Amino acid sequence: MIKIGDFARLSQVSVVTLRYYDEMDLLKPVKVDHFTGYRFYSADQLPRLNRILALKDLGFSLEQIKLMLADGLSLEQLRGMLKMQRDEVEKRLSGEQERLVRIEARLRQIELEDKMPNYDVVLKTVPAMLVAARRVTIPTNDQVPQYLGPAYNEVYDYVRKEGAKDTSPCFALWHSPSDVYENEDAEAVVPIDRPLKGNDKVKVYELPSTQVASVVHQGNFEDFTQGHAALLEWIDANGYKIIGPYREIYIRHQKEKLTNSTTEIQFPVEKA
Amino acid sequence: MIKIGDFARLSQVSVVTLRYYDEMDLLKPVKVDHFTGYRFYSADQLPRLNRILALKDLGFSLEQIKLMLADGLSLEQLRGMLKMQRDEVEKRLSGEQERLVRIEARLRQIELEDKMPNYDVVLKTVPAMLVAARRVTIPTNDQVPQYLGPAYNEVYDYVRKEGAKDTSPCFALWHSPSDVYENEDAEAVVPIDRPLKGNDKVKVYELPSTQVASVVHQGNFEDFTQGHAALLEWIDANGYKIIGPYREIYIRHQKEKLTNSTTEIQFPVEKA
DNA sequence: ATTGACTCTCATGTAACCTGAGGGTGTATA
DNA sequence: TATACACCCTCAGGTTACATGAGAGTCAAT
Repeated sequence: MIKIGDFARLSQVSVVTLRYYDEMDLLKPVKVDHFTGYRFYSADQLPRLNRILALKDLGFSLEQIKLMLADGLSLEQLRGMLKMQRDEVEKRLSGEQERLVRIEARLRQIELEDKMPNYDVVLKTVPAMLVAARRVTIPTNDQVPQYLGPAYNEVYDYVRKEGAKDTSPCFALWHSPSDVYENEDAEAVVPIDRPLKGNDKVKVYELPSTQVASVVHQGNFEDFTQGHAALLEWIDANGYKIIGPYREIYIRHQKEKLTNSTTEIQFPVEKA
Repeated sequence: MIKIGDFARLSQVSVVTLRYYDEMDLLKPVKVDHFTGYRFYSADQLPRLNRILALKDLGFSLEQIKLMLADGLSLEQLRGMLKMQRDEVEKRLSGEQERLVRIEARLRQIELEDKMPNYDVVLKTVPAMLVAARRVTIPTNDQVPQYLGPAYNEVYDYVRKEGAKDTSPCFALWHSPSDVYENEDAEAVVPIDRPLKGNDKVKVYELPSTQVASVVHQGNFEDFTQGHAALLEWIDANGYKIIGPYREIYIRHQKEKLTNSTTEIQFPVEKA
C-alpha cells in the first residue's frame, strides 16, 4: 500500500495526474479509504502506469489508451490502432516538414525584400457553385475591359431576365496561361442561386468544389503580376500543381475609383 | 460594409472564428452597430485576415500573431520570431520522427512475439538525491545475495546510528557492464534525508539528477535479462546512449516471496 | 497541543475554437 | 399585414490533459 505522494515519486508522475487518471478510470488505486478518501496504490500498478506513459509517448489520447488497456481487445484491433497512429504521425510529420519549408521561405523573403512580403498566400477550399458564364476571346491585353465588361452585362441581364439572383461577387476565369497576353481565352462568371437553361451566349453549369491557393490584391487594378508571382512561387515551394484556369474575383470594384478595388486571385491546385 | 456571414463566405473562415478574432482583438470589424450589435467588415480587412491565416499556418499562436501584426514591431523582432518558430518546428519534427520510429518498433515487436511486449520503456528524469552507499566486488553471479545483503545492512545500520532516515527504496548501482557476471563491481545505495560524514566502508554523497530509461520487472526476482534486453533495444532504437552505471531499484521486496517482488531497472542515458 | 507534511475535493484556467439555446433583425412573400 | 426564413446577437458549456490554488481534513512526531 503506497500513498499517492510516494507513488508519484516512484513513477515520476505528478499527484495531480494520478488523480486525473483515477477520475478517467485509466488507473484506479487498489484501495480508497472510505472515511478519508485517501488513495492507496500498489507496486503492481507500476507496469500499467508505465504502459500508459509509453502509449502516451506514441501519441495516443487517454481515451484511446483506455481502449487499448481494456481486456477483451484483440491483437488485431491493437495492431490496427497502432497502424492508424502510424499513419497519423506520418501525416503530422509531413505537415511539419511543409511548415518548415514555408517558414524558411518567409525568412528568405524577408532577407531579400527587407520587409514582410506584400502577399500572404492561403490555401482554402472553395465550395461548388452554380454559375452563369460568357466565354470570350480578347485580342490584346489592353482590350480586356471592352470585352469583359459587355460580357458581364450579358450574363447579368440574362440572369435577371430569368428571375435568378447572383449569390456572390462575379469573377473571371482565365483559361489561357497567366503569361499569355494575346488572344486570351477568358470567361465572365456570375454565381447564381438556381439552375437556368442558358442560351447560345450564356452557359449555365456547376463549377465543382476545389482547393485553391489565393492572394488578395488591393488598389491599383490590373497590376496583378506581383500577386501572380507570389502565388506561383508558393505553389512551387509547397509542392502543389495548378489544375485549372485561375480565377480573378472582383470583391470590391467601384467605377472611377480603380485604385481602391479589391481583387482575389485564386489558382486551383492539388498536391503534386 | 460586409455582414459577417458574407465576410465568412469570402474568406472561408467560419463566423464563429471571426467573432473569436474580434474578441481577441486580432481582427476588429470596421464597424459595429450600437443598437443591434451586428458586425460589419470591409474588403480592406481581407489582407489582414489572410496574413493571420498564413501565420497560423506557420504554427504561430494567436497571441504571437497579435504581436506580429502590431505596428511598431521591428523587422529584427519579426525575423527573431520566425527563427524561433523555425527551431520550434524543427524540434517538433524530430519529435514526431522519433515517435514514428517507436511506433514502428512496437508494430515489429507485435508481429514477432504475437502479443504486446512485456516491458514498456519510459524515459524520465530522476531527481538528485543524497545517498549512503557501500561498494563491493562480487566474485560470481550466484553470490550476489551473500555480498549485497550484508552491504545493505551495514549502510542501514550506519544511517540509523547517525540518526538519519531513508527517504525512498534502496537500490543497487552496477558499475560493471550488464553482460559481465564475474567480479562484478556493485554498490548498495540508500537514499537518505540529511548529509552525514560517512566512514571507511559507507560513503555519503549526492547522486546528481539524470535522465534514465526505465522498465519495471515483476515477479521472479533475479531474472532481469528480458528487461535489460528491452531497455538496450529501446536505447539503441531511439538514439540514446548509456552514460553511467545502471540502477536496480527494489521497490517491493518481501523475504520468502521473491516471486512477488517488484524491481525497477534504470539506465542513465542522454541523447547520442 | 501544536507543527509540518501530506491528503482530500472543488473551482478555475489553458488554446482555439464548435455547438446549441434563446432571442432579436431584415427582407420577401402570401 | 402577418409570417416565414435567413441572418445576427450574446451567453453557456464542451473539447484535452492536465496545473494552480483555496479551504479543509489526516497523520506522525515533537
